[in-house]
Amino acid sequence: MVSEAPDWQLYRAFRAVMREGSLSAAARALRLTQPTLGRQIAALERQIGAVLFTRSPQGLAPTPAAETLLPHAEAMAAAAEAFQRAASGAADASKGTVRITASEIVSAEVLPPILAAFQDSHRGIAIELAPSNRIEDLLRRDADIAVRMTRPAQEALLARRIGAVPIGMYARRDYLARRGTPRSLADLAGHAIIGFDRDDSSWRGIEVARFRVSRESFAFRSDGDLVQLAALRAGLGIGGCQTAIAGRDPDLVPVLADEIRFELEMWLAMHEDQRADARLRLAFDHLAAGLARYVAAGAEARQARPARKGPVS
Amino acid sequence: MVSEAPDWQLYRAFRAVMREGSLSAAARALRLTQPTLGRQIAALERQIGAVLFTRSPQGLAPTPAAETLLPHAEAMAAAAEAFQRAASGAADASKGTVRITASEIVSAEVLPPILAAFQDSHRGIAIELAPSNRIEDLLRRDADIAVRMTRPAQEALLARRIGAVPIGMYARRDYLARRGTPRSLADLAGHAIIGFDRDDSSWRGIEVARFRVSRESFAFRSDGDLVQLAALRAGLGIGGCQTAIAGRDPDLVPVLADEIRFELEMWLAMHEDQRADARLRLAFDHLAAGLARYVAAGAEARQARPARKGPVS
DNA sequence: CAGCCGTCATACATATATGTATGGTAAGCG
DNA sequence: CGCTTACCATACATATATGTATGACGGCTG
Repeated sequence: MVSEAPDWQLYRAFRAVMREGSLSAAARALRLTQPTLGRQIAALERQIGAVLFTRSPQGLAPTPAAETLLPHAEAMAAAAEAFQRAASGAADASKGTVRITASEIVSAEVLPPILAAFQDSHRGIAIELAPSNRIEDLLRRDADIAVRMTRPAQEALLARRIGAVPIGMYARRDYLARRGTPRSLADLAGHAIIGFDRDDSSWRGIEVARFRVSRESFAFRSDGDLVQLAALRAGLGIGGCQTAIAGRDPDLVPVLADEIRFELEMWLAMHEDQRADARLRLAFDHLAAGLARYVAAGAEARQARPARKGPVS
Repeated sequence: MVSEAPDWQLYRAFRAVMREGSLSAAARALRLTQPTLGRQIAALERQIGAVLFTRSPQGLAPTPAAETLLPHAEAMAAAAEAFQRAASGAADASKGTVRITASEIVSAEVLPPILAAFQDSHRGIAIELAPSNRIEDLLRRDADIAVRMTRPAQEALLARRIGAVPIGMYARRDYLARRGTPRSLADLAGHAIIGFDRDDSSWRGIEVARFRVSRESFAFRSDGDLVQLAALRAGLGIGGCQTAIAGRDPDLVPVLADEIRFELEMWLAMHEDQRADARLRLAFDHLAAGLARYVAAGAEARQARPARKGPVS
């Protein structure tokens, strides 16, 4: 249990050198000098009894041992940044920074108005929004709060279920005018479908199997969710979209709304051990309320969807 | 992106003071001196612009702000320890330390022989075994490898399914001789059942609802899984047990084996970003093989279970 | 091929952090 | 109530780490 004081400063030096690739660059990044970094790396190598870098005039090349250690240094750095973030408002909950992560779609289409309202009522709190589909960044404390479309299965997380977000297929009005409106699943065969490229993670958890959806069946492929949405809005083809988002655009028309409909659960999560943080709590509750309204709007959009023959507009 | 070098050393000092409760004690723990710790804490307070402790002759009492920051410091410490662990064998994969976490039962009843074999073939590798039912400790890098009885739902983890571990109800032979052998679920009413006290986490994921199992229905209650097992072996009553473990004890007799039977999935998990670590890989594969044999043995024990009227033995 | 730029290593001066010693205060105990 | 003990704060000496300056090596480019 007694840790023999291995100088955390050395870990920071190690990470900087790994990231920057040379002592000099690392020194610049840490606002130190090259000899200092050189000594710190030497000290670390002496302490663990292994060579971490092969020196060269081009910089320091990491050995396999260094590659093994990097993840831990990164984890420390993530925690250190989280510490700073939390400390920024430790004195006063009405000041500081909150870092949020969410999917690209949610980050771009759903959160901005919600965060604007929060910003307005809490001028002192700065907001960072990191669009990402990876879940790990919350666990690694890359973010304080996460909006996710799957249930967080981690017990270390404080998770709140927001609701079910309905998804449907849509197309732009003029696309349907040109190519015709599909009346059945079979009709889709001749249409341009917008889908994923290599990364099907967004489509997991959805029973798309019965629609025999595979990479090859897409006429337009992209792993960028926002790119897919832009393609849909540009009339490039038929694609999936959250009903609440599609409902805002009068030119987007539901396609096969009765045949193809599914939902994604929306969850809000933060670290359990940050429950006591007043600032985070504030942001968490505001997000929960705002997202709940969004989900409710989506359910309405679904309910009040236009007849399949055309939009109400 | 440019972090303005907030001296990781201060975080270590902060954590030590939080844990030890005084500058002096923290100084002892870190092999530093009291004035040094005092200055470091002062520097940290100055940097974040908040008071972290209220000084007193009895020690330092943390303010709410300090409580808020502690989890982050703990996360850093966990990563630092993981760094040390990984570094211990960075030079040579045949040396170093591997830290494993598993449930109490698995730690005490299943792993020892498997780890003994590993120890025998890899003398240089020290093994730490942390019995715990919490899953978070792997995420926080409190351990390198985890054996869990639920599917790890985290994408940041490299998980391998070992197999299904059959569970059944058992009782000691002489208990049944005294109290009679239940022939139906209804018969259980008059029996002494061994179960949990306050923490029902071990029972989650099991459809016990139809057995109307609740805290009050237990005659012997304990949250210690090993205590429950000891009670079962002592003939205190009827309790659940992995078939492979019960099968070793000729005095333990299955109870209502046809009516009550369920399984738990056994999983092995480690961090994805430690995949490259040769030493961990070695331990991981050895554990996977050893546990697979254990699971296979359990399936056999289930299949070759004695008739309900009595044991084969 | 010469000049330029980047890199790391070394030597020396300096600034910084740490350790030692001491004094003051509050709590526990016989 | 006085003794002991543990705690923190301060002043001073020391050790340590850092910065500055310089040299050597290798790649790039005209």
